[in-house]
Amino acid sequence: MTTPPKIHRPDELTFEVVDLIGAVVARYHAEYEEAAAEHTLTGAQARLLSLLSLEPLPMRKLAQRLRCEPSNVTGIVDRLESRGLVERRPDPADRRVKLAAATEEGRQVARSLRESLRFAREPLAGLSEDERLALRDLLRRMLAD
Amino acid sequence: MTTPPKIHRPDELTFEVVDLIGAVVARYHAEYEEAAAEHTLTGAQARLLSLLSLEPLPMRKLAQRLRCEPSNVTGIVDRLESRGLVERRPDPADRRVKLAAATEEGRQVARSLRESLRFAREPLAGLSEDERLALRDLLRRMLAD
DNA sequence: TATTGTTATACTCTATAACTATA
DNA sequence: TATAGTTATAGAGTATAACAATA
Repeated sequence: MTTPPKIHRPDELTFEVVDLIGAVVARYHAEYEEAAAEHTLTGAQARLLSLLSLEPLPMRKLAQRLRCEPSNVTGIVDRLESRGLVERRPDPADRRVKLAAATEEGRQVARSLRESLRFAREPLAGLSEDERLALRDLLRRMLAD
Repeated sequence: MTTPPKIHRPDELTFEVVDLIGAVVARYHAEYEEAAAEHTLTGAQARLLSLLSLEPLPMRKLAQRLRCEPSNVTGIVDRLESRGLVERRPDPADRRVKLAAATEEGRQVARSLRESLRFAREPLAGLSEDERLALRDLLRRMLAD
């Protein structure tokens, strides 16, 4: 009989946490798409509109934030613009640049979208305030880089 | 001076946690797609293959797990099957049903995919074991329903 | 009749490459 | 020449509706 080799695997606990996060991701994603659909938006449109509800951005910057190619942004902004939720403005400083900006209606939709995200109610409601605080701090540390 | 009104809004802290989870979701999603791409898989293909690496499933059940329409599953399984990662088997108990199952190669790819998910290393590595334990328990409670 | 899986269709998202207008 | 945005193209995911085989 040989003693079992002491393999240093990437950590059982870490894998378990990763799986749990995977489950949270799946649920969040599903509920985000649902909330978007209730506003007749796709997920990508909802994400872009939410970004623009904070501040106008050049098309290029939008692509970076959405982690996609600039050519995609053209179509998504096109669809939102045709619905009057977003508009393109010239950049006075550089005539090559177009600034995408949410319209007043766009900002309203973004606000409504944010509030209709069920995720805030169901899964988080089960936690006490202390637990939510603890969760907040752990998530902050995770994302701190 | 009037005392500040005691408005009971949907909870500032909860919104903050939801935003943090949104950030985690975005990062997890991006890194999952990246890991899938390294194996020449799309995200949807990777998710389906991961499900099948645990157990064979009827097409219908796969659609439910992936939260999409059954008609979509046909195409995703087609593409995985043409690469020899998945196969369709008859269900002895019900001849209408087709069981999708990962091949040996498919299970290997699923294992490699799981291990290549950077997410386990970078963001979680910053947490101590105690913190990972605390995070695990909080996530479990969140998902408990 | 109801259910399983598929096909047909249309739309959106996606990356790549080529184009235009500015810089 | 380099950059910002667009267009063209092709592949993949998605939902809807209609269909064949089986229950």
